[in-house]
Parts: sequence; structure tokens; C-alpha cells
Amino acid sequence: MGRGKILIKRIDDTASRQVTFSKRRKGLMKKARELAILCDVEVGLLIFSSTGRLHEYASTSIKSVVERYNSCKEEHERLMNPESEVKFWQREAELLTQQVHNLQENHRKLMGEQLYGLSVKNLLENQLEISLRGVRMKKEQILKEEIYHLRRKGNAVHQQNVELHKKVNLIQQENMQLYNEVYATTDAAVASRNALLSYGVRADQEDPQAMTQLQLSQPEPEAHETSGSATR
Amino acid sequence: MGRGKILIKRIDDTASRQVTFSKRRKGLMKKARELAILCDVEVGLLIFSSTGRLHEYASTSIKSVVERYNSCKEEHERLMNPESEVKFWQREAELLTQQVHNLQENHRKLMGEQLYGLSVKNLLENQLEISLRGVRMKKEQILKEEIYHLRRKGNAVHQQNVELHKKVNLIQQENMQLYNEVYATTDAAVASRNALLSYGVRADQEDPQAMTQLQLSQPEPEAHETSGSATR
DNA sequence: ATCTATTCATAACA
DNA sequence: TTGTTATGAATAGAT
Repeated sequence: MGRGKILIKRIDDTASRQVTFSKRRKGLMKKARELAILCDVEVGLLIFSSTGRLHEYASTSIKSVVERYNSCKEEHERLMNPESEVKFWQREAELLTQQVHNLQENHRKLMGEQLYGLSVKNLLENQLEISLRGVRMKKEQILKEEIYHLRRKGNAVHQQNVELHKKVNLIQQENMQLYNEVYATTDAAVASRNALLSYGVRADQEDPQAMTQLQLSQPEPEAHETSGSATR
Repeated sequence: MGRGKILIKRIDDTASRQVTFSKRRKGLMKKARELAILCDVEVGLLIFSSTGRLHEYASTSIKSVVERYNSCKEEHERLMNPESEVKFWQREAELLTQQVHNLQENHRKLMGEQLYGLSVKNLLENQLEISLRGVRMKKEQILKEEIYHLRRKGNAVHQQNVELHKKVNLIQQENMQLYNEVYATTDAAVASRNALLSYGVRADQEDPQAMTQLQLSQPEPEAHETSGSATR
């Protein structure tokens, strides 16, 4: 099938060899494909060039062909062994994945609880703080009001005291004047009478008023405030 | 190549198909072998007949060809596949283990921080609470003391008031008596003189004392209330 | 790469 | 199946 017949032996000339390789390889693949199509069979062809390059043909796929080859040949040594190893690591990975999942779940819950707990705690504390502050403010207010009233009361009593002192002084003065007048006229009958007369005039003018005032003010068991203004 | 040209499509006639399969299969194998020898390359050929029968050619061996195929193509479909698969799952397991470790670490830290944070917080709160309570107690104490002193002061002033009223009443009584005696003897010279004399006696007995007391108590600037008991 | 003389593979037939 | 053969197909070697 060419200009001359050839012996089927390795072609020494590299170039010729390479050319022949290309031509026959192509033809081989064509015939492989034709066979697969014409006869409806599964075909796989693998060719490795001298440079290491791979050339392949498969009516379906090399994988399929090789699998079929393996199952056909029942050489499970290669397949079964690695499979069990794969299954082992798969199982390991599954377990670890589950573990990760659980930990993440716990993590999430924990943080959630932490946040929830803190917020609740803060809420409670705030509420308590507010209530407590309210109570304390009221308490202080009451105390301050009491102090204020006591001060007012104290002042009022003091004012009363002052008024009383004034009155006491006034009465005292009058008394002393009276005594003086009385004693000054004790020995002289005429002088006594004049003094008494002049005193009587004064009494008509001022004293009855003072007496009325003193009589009007009522004594109280436990003294407390009165907002009266003592006129004088 | 034959008595007539043919289309490359599945041969419907089973017999023809089988004949063609035999002839072409043989030819394909021959050519595969020729290629392998002529070009000094590795060739593998797998053919599965429609009945499932395997026909193979390999310049070396199918095993060798398939192994070379796998390593060359780096398509680790069957042989290499398990290996890389194993490595993949090993890697996965390593990553997951690391992840578990990190999560556990975080978990531990988080719980630690939580506990630490809480304890510190509580400590601070307690400290603050104690200090605050101390301040508040002092404040209240001061307020209460102020109230107590104000009350004492108020009571003292009140007591003084009462005393003053008593004195005022006493003096008033004496004054009235004096007036009565004076006016009763105004018209009668003798009666007047007796009255004056008796008054003098009384004054000697009581009044000087009252006067002294009154003079000793000092009047204060602001005064109010009267709690006198007006005897009549 | 392309051509082509030649060989080869094989379709049809027996 | 196997063999025969006419012929298309593949290809060695030249270009």
C-alpha cells in the first residue's frame, strides 16, 4: 500500500518514523472509529508517541472502556482497595463536618444567650436603678420638706418669741413707770393723787388695747405655727 | 476498498455486521501492531464485541497502557482517581480538624471571657453599690441630724415661748390687780392709800424676781406666734 | 503538506 | 465461517 512494500520493523530514520507514525496513526484511528460505528461496538485506542504524547480514540470514552475492561477482567485489586480507603476518609470527613456543625450551633447559641442574658440583666438593672432612684428621690424630698417646714416652724416660733419679748418689755416698762409713780407719791397725799390721775389717763389710752391682745391669744398645749402678724 | 464503496454507518444486517466486525477487527489489530512496531510506540487497543466479548491488543500490556494513560493524562479516573480522592478527603479531614480545633478554642475563650467579664462587672458593680450606699447613708444621716437639731431647737424655742407666756400672764395678772386696786381707791383717799400699800408689799415679794428674769432674756430680731395662757 | 504509484484491507460474492 | 476478488482506501516515497 504504497510505492513499495515495507517490512514491519522499527523505522530507523527518525523523520520517516515520525511521518509514518502520523499517517498510520490517523489511519488507525479512522479504522477504529469505522469499526465502532459499522459494527456498533465499544472501542478504545491508546497510543503514546515516542515523545510521550498521548493520542486516544474511544467510541464512548477511555474511562468507560477501562472500567468495562476492569470489570470484565475482574481485577478489583486496584478499585476495591482505594475505594475502601476513600470510604474511610469520607466517613471521617462526615464525622468532622457534623462535629463542626454542632460546635457552630453551640457557639451561636452561646453567643445568643450571652447577648440575651446581658440585655435582660441590663434591663432589670436599669429598671431597678430607676425605681430605686425614684424611691431615693422621694425620700430625700420628704426629708427636705420636713426640714423646710421645721425651719419655717422654728422661725415662726422664734418670731413669736421676739414678739413676746417685746410685749414683756413693754409691760415691764409700764410696770416700772407705774411703780415709780406710785412710790414717788406714797408719802405726799396730793402728789399721789395727781400721779394716779395722770396714770389713769394713760391707761385709758393705751393699756386696754394691750390687755385685749394678750387676752385674745390662746395658750396651746404643744406650740406650733401660726401665721399671725402681731400689730403693735 | 472492496467491491463497492460503503457508508460509515451501523450495519443493520446482523450477519454482515458480524462478518465485517471480524474482518475489520483483525485488520485494525494488525495495523495497530504495525504502528507499534514501525514507529516504536506503545499502543493499546480494546474492543468489546456486541456479545460482550473482549478483544484486546497492546504492544506491551493493557495494564501498562492504562497506567501510563492515567499518569499521563492526569485524569485520575480509576487508578489515580482513588489516590487523589484519598488525598482530597485527607485534606478535607485536616481542614475540618483544624476548624474544630479553632472553634473549640474560640468556645473556650468565649466562655472564659464571659465568666471573667461577669465577675469583673459584678465586682465593679458591688464596689460602686457599696460606695453609693455609703454616700447615701451619710446624706440621709446628715438630713436626719439636721431635722433632729431643728426639732430640738424648735422645741427649745417653743419652751421658751411657753415660759414667756407664763410670765406675760403673770405680769398681766399683777397689772390687773394693780389697776383694780388703784381704780378702786381713786375716789376714796384712805382706800387708795391702803391699796397702794398692799401692792407694795406684794411687789416686794414677787415682782422684783419676775422683772429680773424678764430683763435677762434678750429679744431676738424675728419673732412670731403667741402661745400664752390668758388666765382670767 | 501534497501527490501518486502502489499496496492493502475489505465488501460482495461464492 | 472462510476464500476469492474487484476495488476503494491507506500510505510509502517523491515532490
